[in-house]
Amino acid sequence: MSFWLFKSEPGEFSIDDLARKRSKTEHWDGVRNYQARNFMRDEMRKGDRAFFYHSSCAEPAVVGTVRISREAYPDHTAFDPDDSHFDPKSNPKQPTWFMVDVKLQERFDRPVTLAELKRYADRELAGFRLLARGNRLSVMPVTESHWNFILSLR
DNA sequence: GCCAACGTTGGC
DNA sequence: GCCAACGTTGGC
Repeated sequence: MSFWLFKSEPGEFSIDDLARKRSKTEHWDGVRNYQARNFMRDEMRKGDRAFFYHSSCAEPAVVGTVRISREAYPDHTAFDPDDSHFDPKSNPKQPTWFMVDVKLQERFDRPVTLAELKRYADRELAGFRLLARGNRLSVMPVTESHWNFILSLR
């Protein structure tokens, strides 16, 4: 089993939005970065666990965990001209973009903020990609030790 | 293949 | 709103 982190702007899709979905499950659409796509398409497996991270907001933070409930399949929003993630160059017969389904596992009682994570950047969280300078990946792997340490902060 | 221009991300 | 970082685009 592998561990991951998904970023989402809470104004777009928050962990509370996920909690309101039927079966607390939703597809993770809109990823339009090749490295992030490759992680989802090639490496994510059903049952893998991931952090739900709120970005571009007042308090950036890890706010909970999800499980991968369906492995990668084509992201239909890439073919929809009315969707904000529409990609005119993508082709349904040879999809470029993929998504997975995620199911809410735990909504933390207390968010683990980016500010808090940074305090451990040179120790327990050394090498954590979220803290790397200039990091912009919206989907990234998390090591098991980083996973366990962040869970210990909640 | 190079690289400048441009758009996006995301913290602050 | 600002700005640094980075990915993508497109001319050459």
